[in-house]
Amino acid sequence: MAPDRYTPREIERRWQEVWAEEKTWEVPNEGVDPARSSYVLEMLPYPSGEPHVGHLKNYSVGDAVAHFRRRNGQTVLHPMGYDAFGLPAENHAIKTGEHPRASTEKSIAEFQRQFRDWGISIDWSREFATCEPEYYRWTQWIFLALYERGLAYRKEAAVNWCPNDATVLANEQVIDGRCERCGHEVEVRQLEQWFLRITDYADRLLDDLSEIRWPEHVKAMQRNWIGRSEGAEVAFRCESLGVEYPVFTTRPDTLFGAMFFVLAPEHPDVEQIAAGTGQEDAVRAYVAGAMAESAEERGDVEKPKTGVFLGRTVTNPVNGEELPMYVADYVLMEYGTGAIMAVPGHDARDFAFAQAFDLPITRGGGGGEELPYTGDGSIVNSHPDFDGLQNRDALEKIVAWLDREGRGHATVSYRLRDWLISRQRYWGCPIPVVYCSRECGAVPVPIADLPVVLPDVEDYAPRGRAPLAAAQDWVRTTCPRCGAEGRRETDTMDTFVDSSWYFLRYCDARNDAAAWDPAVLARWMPVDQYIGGVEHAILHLMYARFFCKALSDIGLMDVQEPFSALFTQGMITRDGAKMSKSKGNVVSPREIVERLGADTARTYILFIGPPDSDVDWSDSGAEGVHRFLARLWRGGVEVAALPAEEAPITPEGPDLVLLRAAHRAMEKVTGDMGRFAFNTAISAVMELVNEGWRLRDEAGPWARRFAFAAAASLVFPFAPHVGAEVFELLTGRRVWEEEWPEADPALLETDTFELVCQINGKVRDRVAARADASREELEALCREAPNVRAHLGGGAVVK
RNA sequence: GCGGCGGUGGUGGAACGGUAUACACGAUGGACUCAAAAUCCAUUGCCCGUGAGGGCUUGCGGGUUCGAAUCCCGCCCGCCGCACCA
Repeated sequence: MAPDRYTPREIERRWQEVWAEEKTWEVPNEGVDPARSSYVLEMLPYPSGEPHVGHLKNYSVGDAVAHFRRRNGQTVLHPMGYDAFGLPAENHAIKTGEHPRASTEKSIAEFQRQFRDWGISIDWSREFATCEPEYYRWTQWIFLALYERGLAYRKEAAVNWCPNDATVLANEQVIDGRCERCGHEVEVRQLEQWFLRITDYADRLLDDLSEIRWPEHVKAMQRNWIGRSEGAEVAFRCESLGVEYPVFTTRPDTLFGAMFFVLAPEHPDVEQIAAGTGQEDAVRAYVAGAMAESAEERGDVEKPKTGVFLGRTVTNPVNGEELPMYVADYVLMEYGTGAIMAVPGHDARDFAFAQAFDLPITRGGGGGEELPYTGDGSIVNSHPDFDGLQNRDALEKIVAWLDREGRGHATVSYRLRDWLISRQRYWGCPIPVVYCSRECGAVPVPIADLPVVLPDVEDYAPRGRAPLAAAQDWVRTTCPRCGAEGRRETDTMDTFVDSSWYFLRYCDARNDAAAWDPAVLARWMPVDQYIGGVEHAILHLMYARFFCKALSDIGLMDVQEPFSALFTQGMITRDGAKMSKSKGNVVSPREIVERLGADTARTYILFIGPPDSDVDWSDSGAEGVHRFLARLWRGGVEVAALPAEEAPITPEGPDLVLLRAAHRAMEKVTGDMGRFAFNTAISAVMELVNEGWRLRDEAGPWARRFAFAAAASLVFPFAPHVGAEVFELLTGRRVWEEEWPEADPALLETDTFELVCQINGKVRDRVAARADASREELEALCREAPNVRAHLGGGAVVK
């Protein structure tokens, strides 16, 4: 009856139907024991076109984890959704006129279909897309909660602007100073925008990294991004204007070495400072030139230093020296105060500027002959109170002195900026705010009126203003506060806002009275294992952490860190290069699944190498895995045809060899699962199947049945269909209802082993020895080995 | 420049103080076949040797150890993130 050929398509369809009909992977919110529950989550996909191999890898990893935890007695929440607002769908709409909703829905249907074809164990009852009003209603609600707390605010700021696409771009869409979409150089524009106050959380985002099990390189990137610097703010007074200009410095110990003073071209006071000095024209020309520079030019470290004298001086508060003021584009308005004290003796950039402008350079301490010296050392050329001190000690004393004199104080500066969430785009979540035509200003939409539904428009292309502005009937409304005429905010939110809380919604996805019930949330959160690509190391993962902290502060939940453990998967390349349509080296998961089956595709992708490293796809490698699964299946079918046999009381001979091989595999796979070593776990199952195959004529039916059932059970997290099929053939039971197999320690030992004889670390011979032999017996055995005798001069230490 | 990661056969990789190269791919030879596919068997780190056997080998140079791919020090090379951040 059984076909003699492994036919994954039939096997896979059969099990998928069982899982769909029985809703096998759905978990209830009631009766969940938090101690025995586990939230396993892969980053939600952005539905565009159809899934690629990166998705296949992501969900293969996550599914292996989910299955392993279930079979170890955990109730596993493993949901799925779609990050469905975003630019690609909108670009597609601009090009074709097809509504982003239509193309997104099509793509979602394709993702759903393929996830089912892959046999991923998803709780479909919690599925949603972030572009549905039932979801973004709560995104708006969260925005209002943040607004109420002062964590969302509006201000004018410099933003990235692409003149070609006539739109603002997110930071992440600016690659090396150029627009990701059209390659045009990005300009900076001043616009009024909505921000979220993530900088309030800089220290907590930094400190709490120590509490989560994340890869070191991701933590390092986040630390880097937050960029905390301890230092001091010091006030430099311009006597001729009677104005104080504070600077931030991490090296107040070098204050005595300050030789000049520099402001950023964007500094609001620059023109005013130059006024009446004769430098006005030169300054105006320089500032205009600096503003016209692209981000790419401006950021070039190699570029020679430029600047213009401002015609005035400031007083160095520590020694009363007058320092000339300059405007120069190497000073950034966004960091610190937009002004610096320049210490050419101990800062490479100030040194380069001083050289270009022929300014004096003095030594403040430390180092050899060569300047600039940026290391530590003892202070010279300062004040008698500080000279001779180690600079780190002097630093504290100088800051204390500044503080007493009211000239400065210790402070901390961050690289992290507040999160700009306004987007002049159509396909996103509307910002629920109305601008009153009278006195009320920006007024939040009342919660009862949510959602503010995204209206349809005809023209999606940005023309220097948000496409939503064209929906005039929608824009025109009344002020919720005073009833006067009002206009809706026409910008939409950054899609990273949508994905900053989706993992919370999964916990209580069908709740239409609230974003979530805090009691239900507490049963699942935090996510026990999060899995995704390293490309989200900063943005998404930082925003989600910020959201949890802010929402917990507001009292809406009580979880400081959303993702207790993180696993970042590596990329799959082809011929050593990133897959791309233009290179023509794209591997289509659909094609692989159709040709070789989902089990092969999933198992191969995990077998190819450690899942956190980048690996190269090879078709012949995938075929090798297919051969392995086919052999498992054929072996299972063969054994299933044999009469069932009682387990022998004491297995021996080939039966014992096979039994031990099975227990060794259980031991190895179990250990590997916990550390994401799926590649070696799979190779351990391969060894077991090879052994079963090798001994198919020698071992008895019972041992063979045991070995193949064990292999099916162990391979199930990677290849669920063939695992379930073979296990059922051999045992009549459903493998996912079985506990994870546990190795019997007694069967991991053998009674003889190969004793390796080393002399001075070199292997000289191998002899068979009994496991229970004494140390003396082993040493004697070694001494007798022919090769040992040949090499042994004096006494040897034998293990 | 700062931070992180890595360098092992023809290839992907395994081992992470104790038999280096598991598992797989590829290659070569063979079986089955009219033939092919599929399947199966054998060999496969490099060098010397007909052979038994010997020597060498984890980017380079040192060190610790009875023993180092693994630990320590110094280099070289590659990848990733950040970067005129004061």
